[in-house]
Amino acid sequence: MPNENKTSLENSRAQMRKGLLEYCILLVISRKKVYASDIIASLRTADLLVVEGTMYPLLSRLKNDGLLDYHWQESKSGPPRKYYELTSHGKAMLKQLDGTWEMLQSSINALRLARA
Amino acid sequence: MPNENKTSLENSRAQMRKGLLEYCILLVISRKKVYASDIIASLRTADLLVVEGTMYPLLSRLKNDGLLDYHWQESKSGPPRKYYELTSHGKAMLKQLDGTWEMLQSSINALRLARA
DNA sequence: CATACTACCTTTTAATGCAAGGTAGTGGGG
DNA sequence: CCCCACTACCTTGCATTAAAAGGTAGTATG
Repeated sequence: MPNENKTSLENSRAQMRKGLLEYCILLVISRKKVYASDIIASLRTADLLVVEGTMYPLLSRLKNDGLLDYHWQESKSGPPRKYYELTSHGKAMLKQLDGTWEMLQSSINALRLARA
Repeated sequence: MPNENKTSLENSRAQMRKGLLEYCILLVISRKKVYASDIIASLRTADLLVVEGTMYPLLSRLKNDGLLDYHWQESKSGPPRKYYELTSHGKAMLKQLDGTWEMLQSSINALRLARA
């Protein structure tokens, strides 16, 4: 008796996205200064769903790890925003993760090719 | 004051691997009938570290979700083994995840190219 | 001045990877 | 015949963390 297969699929998909989230956020921030909603919008464009409740704690964590820094900037319409950018540690980390991503890609694509 | 940067990197790497674990396990099983230690060995070869305490519960979950099935088979040296194979649901799921993986790859590689 | 909107943040819950520890079948050496 | 090593299975407890839901506050608009 299969246990809700659709859920299982969505679950797996979510997991795949989750694992890559941190890397993607660093990628987005590396392009230009952005604030939380910018990041969410960019990732949504790339089919990577994220919600606020995920983004804010994650940004805080990355900040505490010394990978990000931010400064307040007023908005023409609404409350002020926190604009994030990479620190030098963040840039170094991103470079490392680029390597990890490339390895992962080739490992998995090798597994895929090895199929009957 | 950066908060242990090396840990942060290892953490991110682990997360990336974790998210793709389920997909990789299905890939390995799709090639031929295997038992837990086979899977761990295959993934290790592909630089994807997994340990027993992760593998067994995960296999049980996939079984309960109706994606896998197994049968016992005696070994020439040691206790009997559980050989796993994909059910038809599992095969369908794997096909879906292939699509997800391809989309993820192109999304992320697009983000990477868009860098300054 | 009240409502809508944007942006930030926190609390709580559930999932899950992993370390560590536990059970049991098999076979070889003493 | 017994003990020890090896292999394979599984479970318990912990720490991390994504996400849902709810909360605060500044700004603009009718």
